[in-house]
Amino acid sequence: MSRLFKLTKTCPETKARAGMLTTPHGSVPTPVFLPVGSQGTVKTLTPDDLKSLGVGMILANTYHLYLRPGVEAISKLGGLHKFMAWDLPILTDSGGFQVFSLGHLRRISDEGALFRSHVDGSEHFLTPEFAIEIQEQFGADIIMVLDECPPYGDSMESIRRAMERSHLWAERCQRKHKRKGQALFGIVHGGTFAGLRRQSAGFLTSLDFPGYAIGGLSLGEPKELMHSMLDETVPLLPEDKPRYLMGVGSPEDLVECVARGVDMFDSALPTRLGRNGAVFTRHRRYNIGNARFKQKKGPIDPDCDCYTCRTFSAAYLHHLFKAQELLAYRLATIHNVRFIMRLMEQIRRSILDGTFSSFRDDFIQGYRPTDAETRAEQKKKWLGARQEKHPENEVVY
RNA sequence: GGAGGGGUGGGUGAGAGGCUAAUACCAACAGACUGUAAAUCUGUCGCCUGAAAUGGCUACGCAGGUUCGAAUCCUGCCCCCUCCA
Repeated sequence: MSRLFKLTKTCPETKARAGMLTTPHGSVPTPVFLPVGSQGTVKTLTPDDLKSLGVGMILANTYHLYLRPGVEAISKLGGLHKFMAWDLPILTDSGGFQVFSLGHLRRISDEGALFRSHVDGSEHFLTPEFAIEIQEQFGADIIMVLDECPPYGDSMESIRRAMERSHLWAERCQRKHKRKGQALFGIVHGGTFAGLRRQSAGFLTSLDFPGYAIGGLSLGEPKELMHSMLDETVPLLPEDKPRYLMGVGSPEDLVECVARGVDMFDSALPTRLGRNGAVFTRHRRYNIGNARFKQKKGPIDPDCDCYTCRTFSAAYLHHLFKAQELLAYRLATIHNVRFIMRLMEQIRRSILDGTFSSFRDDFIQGYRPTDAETRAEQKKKWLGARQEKHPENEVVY
C-alpha cells in the first residue's frame, strides 16, 4: 500500500477518481492541477498568491534550474523549497521535455542527451543518472525519470525507439534514485500508437514506480487521439498509484482526462495564455485585447471569485494589455489560475458527490474552447447545409 | 530679403523613371499558444466587388508638363524646417 496516494472515491459512470496525495510538504486532494514554474517561479505570482488561489502543488524544471542558478546555488540555499519560499509540495520535471522542445540544441544517444545551453551556448550532457542527481539535490517531493519526448507525427519506428530508450532511462533512473521521502515517477510513452502505449504501460508497471506519468501527449495530435491513448493506457496502470498526465491544462482537456482516470496534471497553458492576453470563462476563451472589451463594464468573468474579477472591469484589463502595463500579466494570470483551480475543485466535489458524469456533460456542452474551433464548426455546418441544398456543387477546401 | 533642406498611406519613415497600392516600425483589427528559450508568435491592414485568385477605382502637398510609362525628371504655386540678414 502506497503512503503517497490514497484513493477516496471512484465515479461509477466514468473512470474519474478522487484521492489524496501525501508528500513531505503536505497533502493535496486529487484530481489536482500543478501550475508550471519552470524557473522556480510561477510567472508573476508569489507563493502567497498561489496559496490564495488554491494552488496546492507546483511544477519546477530540472533543466532550467540546473542551467540557472545551478545546482550548487540551490542546494547551498537549502533546497528548492527554501530557495523559492514555497513550503507546499513541488514536482520537478526531469528535463525530458526540453530534450524535445529545445531539439535543435541537442544530440541524443542511449547514454543521454547532449544539450547546448540556450542561456550561454555551453554544452551539457544530461544522463538519466545526472537528472536524478540534480533532482535529489533540489529536493522536490516528486521527481521524474528522464525521458525522450518525440514530436507528434514521427514514424512508429522512431516513436518506438524513443520509447525503448525512455524505458532504458527509466530503469537507470530508478537504480540511481536513493533520496528518501521523494517519489520517482515513471513516464509512459508510445506516442499515438495503441500497441506501443500498452507495451510501455506494461513495462513501466513492472518496474513498480510509486506513480505513473503519461507523457508524449498533447503535442498537437487531435484530441480524440489523445483520449483514445488514455483509454488504452490508464486501465493498465495500478489503481492504487497516482496517474499524472503531463502537459495538459486546457479546461475541456482537464474535464475529459479526469473522466479517463487521470489524477494529476500540469501545464503552462493557463499562465502563458494569461500573459498573452487570453482569459478563460465558463463558456469560452477570450482575447482580452479585442475591441469588444474596450468599454466593458463588468468583470471578465462574472462567475469568477478571483481578485481580478472582484476588483476590476474587463475594460480596465483591456486597457492594461493595450498599454503593456506589467499589472496586466499578473491580473490575467491570477484569473486564469483561479479559473483552473476552481474547475478542479468542482470536478473533485462532483466526483465525491457522485455527480461527475453530469458535471462533465454540462461543462463540455457549454464550453467552446477557441474562436478558431467555433468558426470551424460554423463553417462545417454552413457547408453541410449548402451541400444539402446544392449537392451538385462540390466544394473543395 | 538671401542660402539650403523638406512635404509619401492613421503615425514615424524608406523609396529617387517600369520589379510600387508603395520597404520597415508603430497604431488598429483578428487569431494562436497545453511536462514555458514566450510580457511570445502569426495573419490582415487605400476604396469598391469577391470565399479567393483576380478585376475596377483613387493615391506619395497643389496645378501643369516631359515620357510608351512618374511618388521618382521639368516648370509654376502653396506650406514647413534650418542658417544668414
